[in-house]
Amino acid sequence: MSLDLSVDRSSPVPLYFQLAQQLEAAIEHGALTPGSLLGNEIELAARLGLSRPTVRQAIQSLVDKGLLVRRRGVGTQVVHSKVRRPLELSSLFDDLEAAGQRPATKVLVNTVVPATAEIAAALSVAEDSDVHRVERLRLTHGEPMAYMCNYLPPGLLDLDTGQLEVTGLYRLMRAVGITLHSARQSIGARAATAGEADRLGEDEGAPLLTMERTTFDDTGRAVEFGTHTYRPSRYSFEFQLLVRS
Amino acid sequence: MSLDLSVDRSSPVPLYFQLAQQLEAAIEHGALTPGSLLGNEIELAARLGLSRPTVRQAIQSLVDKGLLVRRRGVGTQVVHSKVRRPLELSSLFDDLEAAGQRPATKVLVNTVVPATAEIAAALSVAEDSDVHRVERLRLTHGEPMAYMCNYLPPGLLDLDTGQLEVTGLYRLMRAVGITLHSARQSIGARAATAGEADRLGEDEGAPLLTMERTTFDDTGRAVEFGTHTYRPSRYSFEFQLLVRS
DNA sequence: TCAATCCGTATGTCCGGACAATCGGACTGC
DNA sequence: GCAGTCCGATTGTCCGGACATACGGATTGA
Repeated sequence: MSLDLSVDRSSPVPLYFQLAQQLEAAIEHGALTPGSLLGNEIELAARLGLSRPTVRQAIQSLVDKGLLVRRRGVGTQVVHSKVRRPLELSSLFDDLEAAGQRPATKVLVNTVVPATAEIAAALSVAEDSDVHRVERLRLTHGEPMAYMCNYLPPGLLDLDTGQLEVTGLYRLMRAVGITLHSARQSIGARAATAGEADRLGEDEGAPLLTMERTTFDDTGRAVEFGTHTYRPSRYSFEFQLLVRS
Repeated sequence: MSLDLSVDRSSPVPLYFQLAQQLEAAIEHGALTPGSLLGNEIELAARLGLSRPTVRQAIQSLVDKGLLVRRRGVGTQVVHSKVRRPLELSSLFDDLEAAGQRPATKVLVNTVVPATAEIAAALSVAEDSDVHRVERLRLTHGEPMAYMCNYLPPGLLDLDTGQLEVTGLYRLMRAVGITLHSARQSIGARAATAGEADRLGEDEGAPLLTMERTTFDDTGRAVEFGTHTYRPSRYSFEFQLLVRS
């Protein structure tokens, strides 16, 4: 059994991170079965030639991911359930691509407009000041799945329509050095208006899933505000929550 | 400015936790303004008579909460935005109570039924084996807001109808020593059926917000499976996401 | 037979120190 | 004026050790 764990001290990758990756791989791969004990930290550290704090840091990162559970006086064991997909701030595009859906994007509008009161408040800019407005339609298998309207403060990045059609908004932001930090999100439902129904290929009054989101970078600056509508027959929000303890 | 931080070494509360609480309070209270530097760890440790690892542990916990951002070579600063409510696994009851809504609960059904295939799969029990079934209506201001149908494996806890009407399901679980760990969740929308419309006081075909959830304890055992429907005019899911980096 | 106590074990907390990596500004050279 | 370089500041990583705390089983006692 006892897994061939090893670390490469000449690597620039932190030792605790190397260990964490190997443990995670072992769990994923099934070498560490759910419910099994991990063996005590002291001995594990000795076996790897690491100090206990380093081993603890590796284990802690997996505990934070929900893969392991520690019990004082007992040990550390692999969580039994199939925890896999923690909720993260990812773009719809990345989500779909990861699911192998090969999403297509159609940019309907890519322009600059004066900010309404709502948008100005969300982005912390002056009312009527210029903001980017991007309207996109996301399709899977040739069928519309979501209508997305996003606003961005000016000067943040130049939105190239061509790029927006082949990748996601978040990826473009990261590419220009914006460090995403957090997002405030609201998920609801409502009946489709005539315009929405038309865009998404639904009937007027049909139920739609809605999402509103404001995203902040690590300086606290709002970098994006968006209102999205989804066809509930083709999309739902799936995620896993961890209890913060 | 320089905040009167102090720790009580005779307290059973861990030192890093005391410090984290004080820092969080200072941020909340405004004593530490957004964007301001926190001062280097070494000096902070010296000032408090703590070691640097302890100070780092305190700071790290706030970084994990999204309140602080560290930058190598620069320092640690307070996040600018109003991060407040990270997404956590809380019950609807607790959410509403925290919002001062004084929720009321009406237990419609509290019985034991044989598990259907779907429920058996979610709870990892044998098909047709006995499971608890609880149907509840959640009301705010005398108006129905959500219809909740939950299933629990047998022998976990005895569901008292009276208790279910004055507190939430999760609180009852915690009270009997169940450590909630994670939940798999799915949020969608659909048109109300005649029965749903009737229960919630909506019209048939009206859009409803739906949520399905399976909750696991820290041994990986499924402890609850529920399907909920919400009136979108009275409820939406609001939360804050952090980028895991 | 059952309950209370003891004890080994493993994690939780904390210390003090060392060196590396990175950021940003100051300085220098072209 | 501008680009490249140097350097101080600060966090990131890692070590080895110490004691506290809690869990669970074994032992002990009623």
